Amino acid sequence: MKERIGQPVPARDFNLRLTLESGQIFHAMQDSGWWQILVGKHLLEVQQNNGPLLLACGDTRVAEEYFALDHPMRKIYASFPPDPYSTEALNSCRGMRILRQPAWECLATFITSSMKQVAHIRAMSLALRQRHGEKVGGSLVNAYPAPGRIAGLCEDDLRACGLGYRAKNLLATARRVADGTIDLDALRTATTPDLRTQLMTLPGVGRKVANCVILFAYGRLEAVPVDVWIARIALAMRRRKGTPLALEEFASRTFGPHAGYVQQYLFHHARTTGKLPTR
DNA sequence: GACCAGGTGCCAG
DNA sequence: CTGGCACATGGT
Repeated sequence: MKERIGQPVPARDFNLRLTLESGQIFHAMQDSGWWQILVGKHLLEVQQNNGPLLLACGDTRVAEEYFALDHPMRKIYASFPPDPYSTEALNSCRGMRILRQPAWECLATFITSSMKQVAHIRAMSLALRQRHGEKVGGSLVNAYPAPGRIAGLCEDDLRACGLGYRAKNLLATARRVADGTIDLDALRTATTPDLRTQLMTLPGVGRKVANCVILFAYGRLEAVPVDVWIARIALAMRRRKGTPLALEEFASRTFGPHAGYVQQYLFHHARTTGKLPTR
C-alpha cells in the first residue's frame, strides 16, 4: 500500500468516479485507492474524496485539459431540458464531465464498441493494450497501440483480443491512419459536418461511432451519438418512430446547445438504472 | 438456448 | 429512402 499525498487541483462540479465509469473510456485502473488513467502515453494518478482532484502523478495541465475542468458546468446545466427525466439524470450524474480524449484511441475503441457491452469493450481495450501497446513506467496498463503498430498486425492477432468481426474494421482503419489517408490531427479545424463526413469514410465508422469521436475527442459538445439507449429514450420522449437520424435530429433540437452532455447524462442514467422516460 | 449489447454495411423492394 | 439481415463474442 503506497502512501501518497497528491497535489490538489481545484475542481468544482466534478465527479471523478462518475466520469471514469460513464462509458467514455474503458481503461481506467484502480490501484489502492488511486485511479490510474493513461492519456496517450501520459500517466495520471488521481483520486477525489469530496473535494478537489488529488494528483499524485502526471502534469496538472494535462489533467485539467483531459478532465475538461474548464467546461462551464453551470451554464451547461442551465441549458438542460426541463422535463422530469432529464432533471432526474442531471441530479444523479452531476459532476460527470465529457473528457477530451486523444483522437486515435477514442476512434479505435469505439470501432470495437459495436454490439458490445461496456464491460466487453473494456476487456478488448485492455487485451489490445497489454498485448500490443507500449509499456509506460508506473502504469498498470500499456498505452493504446499506435495506428502503425496495429497496421503491422494481422486480423487474427486482433481476433485473439476478442474483437470478432470488428478486427477487420480496426485493422483497415489503422492502416488508413498510418498511411496518412486520413489525418486525425488536421481534422481539428474542420467543421463538424465535414469532420463527420471524413470519419465516416473509415471502415467500421458509421454515424454513431463518428459522433462519439466528434464528442469525446474533438470536443464538439453538440454531437449526439444515438445508440440503443438514446434511441429508446428519444423514442419515449418523442412518441413517434423514426430512423436513427431522425432521432438524432430530435435529440439535437430537444437537448439544447450542449446536447452531447445531455446525451451522456441520459445514457448513463438509463444504462445504470434501466429506467426510461414515462410518457 | 434465446436474447442482448454505446452498430455497420449491404441488399432487396 | 426504408426495412431486414449477417456479422463474433461473452454474459444473463
